[in-house]
Amino acid sequence: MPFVHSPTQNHLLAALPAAELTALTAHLELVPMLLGQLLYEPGAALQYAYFPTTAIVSLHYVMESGASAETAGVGNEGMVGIALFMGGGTTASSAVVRAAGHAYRLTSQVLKREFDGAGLLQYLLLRYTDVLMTQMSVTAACNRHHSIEQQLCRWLLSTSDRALSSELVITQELIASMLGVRREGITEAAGKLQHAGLIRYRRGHISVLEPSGLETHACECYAVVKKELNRLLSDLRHARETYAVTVARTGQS
Amino acid sequence: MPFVHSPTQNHLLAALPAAELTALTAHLELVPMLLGQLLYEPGAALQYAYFPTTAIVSLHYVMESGASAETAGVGNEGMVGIALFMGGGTTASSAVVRAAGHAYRLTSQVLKREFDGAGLLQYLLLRYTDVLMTQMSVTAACNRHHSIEQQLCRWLLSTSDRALSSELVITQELIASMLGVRREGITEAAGKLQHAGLIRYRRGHISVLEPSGLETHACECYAVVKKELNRLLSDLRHARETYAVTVARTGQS
DNA sequence: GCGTTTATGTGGTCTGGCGCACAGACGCTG
DNA sequence: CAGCGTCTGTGCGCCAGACCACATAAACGC
Repeated sequence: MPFVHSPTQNHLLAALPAAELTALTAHLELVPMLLGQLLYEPGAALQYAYFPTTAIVSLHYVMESGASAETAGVGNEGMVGIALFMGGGTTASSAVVRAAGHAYRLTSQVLKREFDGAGLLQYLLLRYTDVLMTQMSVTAACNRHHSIEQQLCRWLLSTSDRALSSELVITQELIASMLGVRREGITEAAGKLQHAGLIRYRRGHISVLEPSGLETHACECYAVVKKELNRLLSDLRHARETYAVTVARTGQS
Repeated sequence: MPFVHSPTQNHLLAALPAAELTALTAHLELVPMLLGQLLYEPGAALQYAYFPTTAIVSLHYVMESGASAETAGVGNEGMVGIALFMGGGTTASSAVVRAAGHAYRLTSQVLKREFDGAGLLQYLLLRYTDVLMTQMSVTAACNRHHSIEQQLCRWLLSTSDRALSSELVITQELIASMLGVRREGITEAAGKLQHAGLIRYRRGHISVLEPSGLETHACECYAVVKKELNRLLSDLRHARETYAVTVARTGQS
């Protein structure tokens, strides 16, 4: 089916007033995002900020040994490249495409300028960064305490939520590298879930059959993050009013 | 020995121009921080932002089961209460005092107002938040991949760095709860380290004897975070110039 | 100094997840 | 449709760290 791309498919961009978004449109460049693609590496200066529409990106920390772990996921609710406006210039994490799709990107200069304009976009990005930090905290604790099966459930749910589809294109190998566990661990956990009728999979494809069932197998972390994401989306929908109130309350001119 | 408290003992505050700091001083309140004290709980609205001088604070994520894990530490290089200016209003984490000492605090209203003033303080706080996110990412991966002994070394080093002292007042029980592991695990790891002559401890006190030895036993995570912290401190020292350059480059008036 | 509280030592058992080493099996490409 | 590369299934042995149940011992209050 023919599909029309629009910046408003990204919730952050969609929250901007029409005028601001129009002004930005000239700078927004639609780019395809391929599965497994590396958007940036730790230490390197970021060139672009990405606003995913249909793609999903994974923020990843890779250790010297090569072992790694996902610290947060980014879908059409957010942006990849936070460090651009946080002042450090580089990131400790790398960003990898977890599900193919598209994103709009902005050069670092433009993003920085818009952010420093201190308007609504600044508020939106900070609000989003807050949610990102929540994800990271939760992930840190989850990595310590929950089983592979629980984490797989969490990951599948959060991915299919963002993909707006129950059919995911991904290998067990890749999932394992995201979660920072052995591939065999994923095979085993996925086998159990398939046996329980919650998912079905074949070589590189996973279908979520019963989200509610997965949710009972998942750890609380899924629900916690989802709740925060929903709160964010709600805030984004009312961003202009919320922002006006905030500004008024804190006495900014 | 008599000890004079000053806001400039906190690096963020010290980076402010004299005039700005003087203006803020009227609002800064010196408070003692007791070991184990809870500064804020998840979900609750934050009342204050804390700028530690001699105290060290631990950001902690607690799960429904009661299990928990530290996600980052805050010493005199930073501030506790990031969420205040990030827009969300609440935090998923709780903040616990990891080493007794003092901090200056600011009411949420004052902090928010100063932050929205979009001056140097805003830059400083964002720059610091960036470092905080790095800590969280590293912690997430560290929790997945490194042994208790490695993590204990990392924790002891980072704590004694911030405490500016090799003598820490803390129980194994508390360390265990910080790292999200069993107390027995800490007893065992600490026993090994003491045997190796790297530390000495007695009921509630731990002395770091050989930092360099601990560093070889620690995982890379210690060095990674320390490097980022040093980069931050260096940036803070040159904050005014850096900020001027940033503003000039991005064309802000 | 004495008892209570709180910290630490120790030992035994159990299991999740790792590392390794293959065997099968799907699917793309030529 | 044959062949090869990439995924996936399975079966070991192994060990860090969890859970449980006490034994000891240091500090503190009275």
